[in-house]
This record gives sequence, C-alpha cells and structure tokens, in this order.
Amino acid sequence: MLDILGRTHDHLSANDIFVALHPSYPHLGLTTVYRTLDLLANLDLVIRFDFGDGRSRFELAEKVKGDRHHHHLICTGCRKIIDYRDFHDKEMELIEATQKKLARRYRFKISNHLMQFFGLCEQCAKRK
Amino acid sequence: MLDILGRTHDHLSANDIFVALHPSYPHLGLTTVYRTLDLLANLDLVIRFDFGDGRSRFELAEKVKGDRHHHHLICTGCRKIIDYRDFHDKEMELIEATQKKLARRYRFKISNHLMQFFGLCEQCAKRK
DNA sequence: ATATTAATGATAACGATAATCAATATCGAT
DNA sequence: ATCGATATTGATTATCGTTATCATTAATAT
Ligand SMILES: [Mn+2]
Ligand SMILES: [Mn+2]
Ligand SMILES: [Zn+2]
Ligand SMILES: [Zn+2]
Repeated sequence: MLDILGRTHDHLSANDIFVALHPSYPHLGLTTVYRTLDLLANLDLVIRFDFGDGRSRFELAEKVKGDRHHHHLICTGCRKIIDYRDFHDKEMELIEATQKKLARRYRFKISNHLMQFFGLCEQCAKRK
Repeated sequence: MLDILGRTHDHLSANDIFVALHPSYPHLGLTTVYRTLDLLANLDLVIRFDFGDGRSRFELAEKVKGDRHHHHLICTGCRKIIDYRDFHDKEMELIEATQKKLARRYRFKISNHLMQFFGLCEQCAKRK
C-alpha cells in the first residue's frame, strides 16, 4: 500500500488502492484497505484529503516520500488536481509564523495545515 | 435560510438548518433544504465547508454577512472549530500574491481558497 | 379560466464508510 | 510440534449523508 502510494502522483481513493492492489493480492478485502488506511493516517504515514468529490483521497506523507511540501490547486469543473511546490518565497515561513501565532493565542497544538485554491482550469474556463 | 445562517456563528449542517427552520416552516422538506443550499452555494451566497466529520457545513458568504475574511482552526479531538480573523499582517496579501502567481503559471481562474489548521485544543491536548 | 411550466417534498435509491462476526492466521508456552 | 489464547482478515450487513424520482402542488402566461 505504501508502495502503491509511493509510485504514483495521483490522489487515490480507498477503492483506487483496492483495485491497484487486486492483481497482486486477489484475496485482499476492501475492508482491510479502509482499516489499514485509517491506521496509516493515524501514524501520519499517509495523509487523508478531501477534494470535495465525496470520497477520501490519500497521499503518502511527504517525509515518507522524501518529497517537498506542496499545496493543491483544484479545478471545480473537471476535478483535476494540481500539486504545486513552487511557493511564493514567503509562503512557507508565513504559514509557520501563523501557525505559531495561532498556537499561542488559542492554546492549540497544531499538527498540520491544509491550503487549497479552487477555480477553473484553462479548458473548463473556456468551455463555460 | 440566509437569515438562520446570518444569525449564528456556528457552522451548520443541512440537517441543522432543517431543524432550525422546522418550527417556522413545519412542512418544509429536507430535500428542499439540500436543493436550496446547492443553489445558494452556486451563487456564492453561502460557502460549503468540509471539516472532516462526514457532512457538509455551511456559512453565509462573508460579503453577504458583511464580515471580515476568516480561516479555520479545527480540533481533531473534539471537532471544535475556531474562526480566526486576526491574521498575521501579511497573511492576506500573501494569499493574494500566491493566487495571482498560480493563476498565471497554471492558467487557472481562481475563485476562492481554503486554509485550515488542524490540531488539538487545550482540553484535548491535556486529555491525551 | 385553462394550459404550461416550475417548485416542492415524500419516498426510494445510491455510495462511501463503518460495524459485525465467523473464519483464519499468528504467537507463546509447553 | 501441539495446543490454547489472541489478533487479523474479509464477506456481509448496517449506517447515514446526499441525490434521484416522481406525483402533487403552486406560479405564470395566454
Ligand atoms: Mn497532492
Ligand atoms: Mn467559519
Ligand atoms: Zn478543469
Ligand atoms: Zn478539542
């Protein structure tokens, strides 16, 4: 499962993973996929995302993948998702500053953040 | 419906709204609540949020409410949600700069963004 | 007033996820 | 290796938010 998630750049659903695993593990049940995904998410080895299409999407955690942090750009027309890593220089440090400030002000122990931009990709914008 | 959403600071689910409306509109159906919510969301009069509890949550759009823009701080322990408006000075301008940059680079027509921080509130952090 | 069209809501269907539980695998001690 | 205890698995069922259907009712136009 970590392997599957490690090889792709896609954002797979539980069922996607089930299907991807099926050839190699024909007896694996969907229940176990859900269970394991929960487990891995609690261990912060995978991240669960919601992009608004009614199912959870999973990504291997950046530290596991050895990947740089990224945020998401989501087309509300065709549901295409773009990972972007080329942050504005100040983006990361600002997020950290904000995080620190919020932690202090609201006495929150912040573990992660989510930042996504919604809009229309070029094709969807044209088509409209 | 806009009225209900305008009076509260909570993040109501479709059913919450249905229940809130029931005394005044006893014959109103849940279907119509869903339908109208969809409608209002498409008109950008209300915003649909997902805080990870399996149901959509709604807020009156800031421009309708005459409210300042805010982001969310979410306790993953007790699901408490804090609206925060006291941004780091540069937070908003950074988001706008990022938005502009992304729009250009990926030819996206960005309509809105979502930024949330997840963590544990003071009580939940203690209890753990 | 009457015909046409749009809005409503009760009900059923859907789909993702969670709960159940019997079957199977794993482990520890002998 | 053998036996019993414990943990893991997956087929099946249940749950629950949301959506689709469709007959009924309300608006609107002629
Ligand atoms: Mn991604
Ligand atoms: Mn809010
Ligand atoms: Zn698109
Ligand atoms: Zn809490």
